[in-house]
Amino acid sequence: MITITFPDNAIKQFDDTPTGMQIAQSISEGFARNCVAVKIKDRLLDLSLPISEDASVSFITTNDAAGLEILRHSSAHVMAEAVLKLYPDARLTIGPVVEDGFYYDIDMPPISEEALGAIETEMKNIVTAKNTFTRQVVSKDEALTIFKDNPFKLELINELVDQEISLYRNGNFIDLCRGPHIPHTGMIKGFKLLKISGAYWRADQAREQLQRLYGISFFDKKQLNQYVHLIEEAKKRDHRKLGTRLDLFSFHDEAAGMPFFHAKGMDMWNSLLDYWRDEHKSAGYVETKTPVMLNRKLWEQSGHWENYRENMYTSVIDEEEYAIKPMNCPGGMILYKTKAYSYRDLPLRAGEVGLVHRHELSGALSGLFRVRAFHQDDAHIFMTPDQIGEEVLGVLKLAERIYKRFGLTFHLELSTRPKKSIGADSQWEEATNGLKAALADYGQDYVINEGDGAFYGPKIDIHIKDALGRTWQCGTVQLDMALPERFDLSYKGQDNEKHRPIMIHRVIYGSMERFFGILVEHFAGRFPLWLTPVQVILLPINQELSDYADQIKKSLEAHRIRCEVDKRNETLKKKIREAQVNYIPLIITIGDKEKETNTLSVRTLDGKVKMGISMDAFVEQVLHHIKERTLDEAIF
RNA sequence: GCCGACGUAACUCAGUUGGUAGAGUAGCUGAUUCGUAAUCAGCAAGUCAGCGGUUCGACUCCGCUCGUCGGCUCCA
Repeated sequence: MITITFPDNAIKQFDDTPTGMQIAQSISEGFARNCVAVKIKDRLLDLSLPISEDASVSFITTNDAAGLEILRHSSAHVMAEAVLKLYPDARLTIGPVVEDGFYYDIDMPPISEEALGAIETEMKNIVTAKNTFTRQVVSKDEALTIFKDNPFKLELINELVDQEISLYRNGNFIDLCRGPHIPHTGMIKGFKLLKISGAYWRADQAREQLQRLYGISFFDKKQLNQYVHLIEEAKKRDHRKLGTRLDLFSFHDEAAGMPFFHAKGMDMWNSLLDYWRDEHKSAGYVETKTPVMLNRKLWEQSGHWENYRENMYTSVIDEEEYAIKPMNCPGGMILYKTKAYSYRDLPLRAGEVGLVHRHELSGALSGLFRVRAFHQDDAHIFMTPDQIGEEVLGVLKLAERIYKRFGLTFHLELSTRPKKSIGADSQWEEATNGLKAALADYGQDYVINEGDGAFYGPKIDIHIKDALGRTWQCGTVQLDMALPERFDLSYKGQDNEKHRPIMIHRVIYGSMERFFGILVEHFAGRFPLWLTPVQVILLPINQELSDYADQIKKSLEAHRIRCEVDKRNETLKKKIREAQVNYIPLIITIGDKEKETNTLSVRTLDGKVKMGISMDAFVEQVLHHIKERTLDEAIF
């Protein structure tokens, strides 16, 4: 007699040793159909396994994140089976679930993306067959025999020490696997193979080059369709495409990974920066600037020469070696040391929008998201140890204000001391507690990444979420206990003794360039009025009215409203269409009626037209939205 | 850097088995002077990424270089 306890503390007894599936069926057939695995003592088990002792069980269903992971792992098996059918000589290695789907690394000759279609077709057959997954426990020797032709699996098996070694079989396919798996392949209702790429065995360049096949799957075909739609939507918003079309920036062979910003891009850039300066001034920051190129000696002192040299551009001038800064902090150290500080001067919040260069691997470059030259909206805050909590809280609140302005939400992650790190335990404790205190004060939940901090101090990373629900790590607040030491920074305390300040290193946009790219995709090119490069376009309905349009342009520009006139000899319809597809928020048509009555006819991006607006009323309304930096599209 | 794919006019792309390039958009010119999402006609525009090779002949085939894109952290 087996006694099973359910999460709601209900109890049921079974004569035999029931399988998870039988227990689920005892609740209802419908429920059982949606079950993926059963959880006993924090272990996930296959539904097909008999349960031989009393237990508290809970079921993982198709609605659980864990259920989706199991589905995707099973999907990886199905994909591997399909690959083996088409490429019998291929050798499987590992096939884990990743954030956005699953992959399988396979030792086989490179194949092109077109080949994925054939694999998908094979997979469809396997799914339709509704093959069950069965688990089998084997001894190490048995496992070594079964996989004797696969050196990768042998390597894995030999690394398994105390664990049970299990195999999973579905149809004729067998794979070494910890499991659990979905009951049968028919549960993979929607799947798609996404891409293929090279990957190294064990991520080691010295080892075998494998083919990594990526896929995604869902319990519901609809969810797959949504996912495909999201990818298409993201493609449409691609900042590299929009950047070209909207004339914002470009890249050129002459400087790979270093963006050229066009006049329109710079209008946006400057709006972003103006906003940044407004907020930082209000938050008690001063702004500083340090040189782009500094002597090697400085980098030796900061430790960059030792730890970051491969990423630094260097040059020799007058027989002295220089490096272009990859970070602003060492320059900031020199700035700090230009005078003597009292505890009364602290905290000192010194901002710097510094241009840094990093030699990223050529294969890592990607539009504005990964560049070799970029501006960090950096700031170094120097403070006494007891100011940590308050200063970190200040940064979090500032970040919140700024992200909100763009309609971005965010979440926080705390990273603690890594194995390889410098500084005394007590320092780390004090610093980490300071961050935790600030997070507690701030009151939002956060994730802890144990051991993920920088070698010189713990940090809080801020991950923003864009309009498509994608997350990006932008902001970071790092406590630095190394640099103040290396540069022997000090301040005079109330006790008239010399003390070492603690330093915060923080960014909010992160990389201005990358944040710019994120905003392009977040807004899909439809920027809010205050940010958009061309705020108003004037469309005279015939060429005689061009001069009058110019007059209006001048008076709008006197208010610093960014304005263009489309004087081309084209129809009004055409000019309107073009203004709309270029997402110009305010489209003003100018005809004789407007000229006579001295009014404006304003069209907004929602396609609504409002006529008879006086010049004064227009300017007032526009300036209001610009000054308040609203996200509104309905300006009139 | 490594693996794979790609690089044709300002932009988006076509170019059949190797016979030295074509469309739409943008631009320019002309006609039209127009009232809320594409008027018509004409013109001009490319060292086919660069360099080298094979060939009578290369955008096309081969090699190298540069650049772009997708990956290269996720441990059965």
